[in-house]
Amino acid sequence: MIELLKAHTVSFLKDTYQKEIFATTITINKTPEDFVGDFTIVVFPLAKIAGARPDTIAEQLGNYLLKHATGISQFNVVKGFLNISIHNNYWIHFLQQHSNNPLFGFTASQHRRVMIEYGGPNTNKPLHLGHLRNILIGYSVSEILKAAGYDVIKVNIYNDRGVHICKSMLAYQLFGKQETPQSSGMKGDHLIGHYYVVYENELRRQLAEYTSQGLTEDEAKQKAPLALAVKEMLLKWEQGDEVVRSLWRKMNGWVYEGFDETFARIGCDFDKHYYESDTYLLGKTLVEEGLAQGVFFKKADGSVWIDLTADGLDEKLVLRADGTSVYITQDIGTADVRYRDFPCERMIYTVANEQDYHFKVLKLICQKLNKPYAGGIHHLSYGMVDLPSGRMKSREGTVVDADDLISEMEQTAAEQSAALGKLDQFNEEEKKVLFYNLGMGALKFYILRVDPKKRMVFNPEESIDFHGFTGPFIQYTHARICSLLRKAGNAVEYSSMTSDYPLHDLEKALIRYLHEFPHVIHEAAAQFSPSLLANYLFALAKEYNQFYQELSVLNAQAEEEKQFRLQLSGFTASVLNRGLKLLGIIAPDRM
RNA sequence: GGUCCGGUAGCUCAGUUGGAUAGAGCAUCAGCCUUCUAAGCUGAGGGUCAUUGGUUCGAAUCCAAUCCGGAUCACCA
Repeated sequence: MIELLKAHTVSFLKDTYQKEIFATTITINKTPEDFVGDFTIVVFPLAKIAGARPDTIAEQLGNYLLKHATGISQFNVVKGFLNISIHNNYWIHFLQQHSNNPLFGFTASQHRRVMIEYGGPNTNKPLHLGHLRNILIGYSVSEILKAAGYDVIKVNIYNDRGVHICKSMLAYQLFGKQETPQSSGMKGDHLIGHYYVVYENELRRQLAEYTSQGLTEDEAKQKAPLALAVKEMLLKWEQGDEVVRSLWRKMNGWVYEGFDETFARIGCDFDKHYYESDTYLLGKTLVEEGLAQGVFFKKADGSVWIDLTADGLDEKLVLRADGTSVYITQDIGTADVRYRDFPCERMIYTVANEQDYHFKVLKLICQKLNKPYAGGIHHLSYGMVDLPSGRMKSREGTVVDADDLISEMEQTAAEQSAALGKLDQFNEEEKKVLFYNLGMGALKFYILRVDPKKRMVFNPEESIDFHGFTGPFIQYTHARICSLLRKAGNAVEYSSMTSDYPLHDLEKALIRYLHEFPHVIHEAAAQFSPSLLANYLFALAKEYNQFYQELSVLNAQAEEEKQFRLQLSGFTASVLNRGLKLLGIIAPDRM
């Protein structure tokens, strides 16, 4: 409809003023509540181009549209704004045309492949709130992109090697006493996380001992037995020492089991997992190529660098003097392997914004190496999650564990539901499923409703709220509609609909919201922003609840009215249900 | 110090390429369940859009400066 109005506006300017403009320069908004109309054309820019007074040209354009564009019932001009009213027919037809389409708003595959990386945990501790935001954003953006017609490959990268991994290995070796997830009753990732903490504590104790003897912090780090032992272990790992490697395999195996369990609970999935231990040596050959091409240069000590000062950045090391690779080198190599595995037009990295600089460098280097995928590299940069008390600090034990958090959400859902006492018809298994869906609905929505780019505050008390701007509010609206449809049975007869149905304001307002759904999905995909969708779904649910409150569906005056409202309700439920699905949230039929 | 990101109601957040009187939720206060699920609906109060200047018909939005907060600038990952 908006496209139609734009097209007519373009031809109006051509016919009346002999001016050629692009449709994109025309601004058309939804008409605000306080004015009469459905869409509003902002005519100031047009007046400037045409060299006429805004109200004059608005009047002219209004008449022109009335004459040439179908579906317009009337218009009015307020200052430089042309408010256009659309015939009720248009909305009614729209509803009839799309309400039974289970794919309304979704675009069929355009055979354009994009890859998206998310997750990216280290294998030395369990997942926490920060990972959760990463995973929820990555998963949701993937689903939104699919809905917008892309073929999406979801990949995960395990940072499974390096000093940090050796730390928990060493602590386990020294203090572990052959403990296993089975013997300790701990999830694998939590068990390994425990030994990571043991290492940190023990190291701090040793450092304190040395500094109390008068050594500086740095000197103490040079001497502390634990720090030395870790370095030695890392060296052995790199040399392929079988004892170290088998310990590493065993412990990482436990971690993966733990992660798999958590991923399943979160409800995310991956098409492929990459392991840093497989890829950390890659990139070296690319550096060799780059050296030959003159993209990189070698310093006197043999280290290899790239000069990015012309691009406003610094000189960046890509290979150490001893020939070993650094983080950025691995990433170059990994990108190359991924592109070979899955040729795609975009590679999206869901990584926190503390690595903005790193990804600028990565993209620049790939561009300078003339890699075909370089232009498609996109850093989906999201903000940190803070607590009301400030930043999460592992040292102060304020890190919110993902598994604990999910359990607490389920628990809260159970309590809230029990307080309302609506679950008489549920058996135990059904209750369990419901509490899970509601708890996760609350948690996921709470995190996804915020623009990914922005830093956010996670307030535990607020996150378990089930009222207002929350997941359960939308789930509730959906369940309400399902209840209506159940009671109506199969009596829904859409065919009886006539186009002169007297559309109520609340019905029209609701249809207008539904009308926006495809646009919202495209916008959310274009901006990689689930929050746009989350905000939309909330507004839609709110609008429905208003409608539901004011107008009776099952007890409507006329049969036609009842059928119409059932159809409208069913359509709303479908959009809510599928919209939530894109956020990774399941909408129960009853609650 | 250089670079990047942010500052909107008491709190958490929207505000779609610059558009009409800046919006939600929570919290506070006042109403609505003998009729479709009250996890709901209606209403009230609450704002110097960090500050100052600029651009123009029009600025929370764009530009500049300043203040405040955060990130980053590792031969860590």
